[in-house]
Amino acid sequence: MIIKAPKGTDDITAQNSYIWQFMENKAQNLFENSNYKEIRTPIFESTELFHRGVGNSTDIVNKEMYTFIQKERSLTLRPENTAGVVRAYIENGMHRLPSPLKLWYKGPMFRYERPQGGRKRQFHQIGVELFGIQEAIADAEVIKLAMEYLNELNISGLSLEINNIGCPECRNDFRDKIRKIVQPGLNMFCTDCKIRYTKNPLRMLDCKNETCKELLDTDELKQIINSDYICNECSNHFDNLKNYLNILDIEYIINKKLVRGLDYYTKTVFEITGNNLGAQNAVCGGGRYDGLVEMLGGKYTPAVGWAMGMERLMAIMPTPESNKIKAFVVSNDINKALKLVFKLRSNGVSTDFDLLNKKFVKQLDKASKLKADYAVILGQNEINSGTITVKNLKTSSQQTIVEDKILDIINETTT
RNA sequence: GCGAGUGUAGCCAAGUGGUUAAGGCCCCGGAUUGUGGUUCCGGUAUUCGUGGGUUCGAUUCCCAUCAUUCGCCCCA
Repeated sequence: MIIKAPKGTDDITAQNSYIWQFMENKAQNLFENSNYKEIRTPIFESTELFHRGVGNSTDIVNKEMYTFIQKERSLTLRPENTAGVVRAYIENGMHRLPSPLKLWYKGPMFRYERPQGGRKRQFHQIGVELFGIQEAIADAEVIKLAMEYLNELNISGLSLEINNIGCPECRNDFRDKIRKIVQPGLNMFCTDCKIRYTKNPLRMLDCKNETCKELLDTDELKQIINSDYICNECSNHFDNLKNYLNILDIEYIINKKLVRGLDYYTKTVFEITGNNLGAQNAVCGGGRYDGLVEMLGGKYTPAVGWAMGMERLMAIMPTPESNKIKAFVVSNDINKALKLVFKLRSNGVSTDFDLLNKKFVKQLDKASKLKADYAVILGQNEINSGTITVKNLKTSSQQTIVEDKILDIINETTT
């Protein structure tokens, strides 16, 4: 019986690893260039971290976590990374680092869900977190960074939706108002919405059930939603954000019903969605989580961040050009070939050769199948005369030169 | 967790209740012992996801199971 990869997991193979590397390299270059530093936290954490951090009312915590007990300690494979980063922030005393602190991460996340398009049990996220800035300028920076990254990946046709769900104070008022309006007809809502009614009535607003949608389609409710129920501070924050987005020429849609599913969000929430992604169309989600550091035992620190799903990005990203080898050494003198190969490699020229010492024609064939830029021919003729032939496999032109000049040829003509 | 579709080689895929299961790509070998990417020839499935049932006989029909895809839900 052949052992297969667990349901909802995928191998990243030699055929597609270059796509991952492409995305990761772009992320690293862009984020480091913006003074974000990479952070790597454990793949598993104490289960309690997610209960307290992500929230008990969320599906993620309630039914999607991979939890196991090891020596009476309950551990969980991380379903998302903000909680872990915040934990590390507190534990390592990062509040003493120069503020604001800007972090980015990449890596696998785990959620026990039914796999479908754009949804795996092990999936990968790239994300950023910015600590220490209260003002909306931080939200704007982080959103702009997301747009820049998507742009780097040549992804277009996306739309950005933003909302402000208020701070704990004004949100409570809002919740109460919604409850009051909805309460009389509560029986007619779907079972999920009945649960949401007690746990988090905001989530009722983006229910996709048609009946619920109709029930919520009342003038009274619209008025509440569209009125700026949020307090002055939150409202100003939202105005400032919109202002910055305008300055940055970022198009956005205000979606008053946008509610992120995780409990830690405050004020700004946003989502970037793509077409052609089926039901799982969110490629980026994030927002502000001013209360989380304190909630996890640190001192109050405002923060904002986002995460992107790499598999989803990949689904809408134009496939980048694969990595190719620059030189392929063709020779039937294996000793000399070896030396030449490693000389080229140590000079930064990606090089390969035929380990089986096959016929000349086969080696050349291999070179062209690997789509090498050059065949570096070191045959009997060359050895006799102390030269090397460099053949450009695209143009089919070749020249025979002394060995010392080989790097000149290869480096000069490729640029 | 619920509903629906699919499952033939590494990949794409035709096919039928009955002796040897088309074809294409990739890969390998040869034509071609120093000039490739074109062409030509040849090779690669004791077997049709797995287990069971119906049948004289199943890859084909039935059941189960697993995997996968799509939708619900949720999220990135």
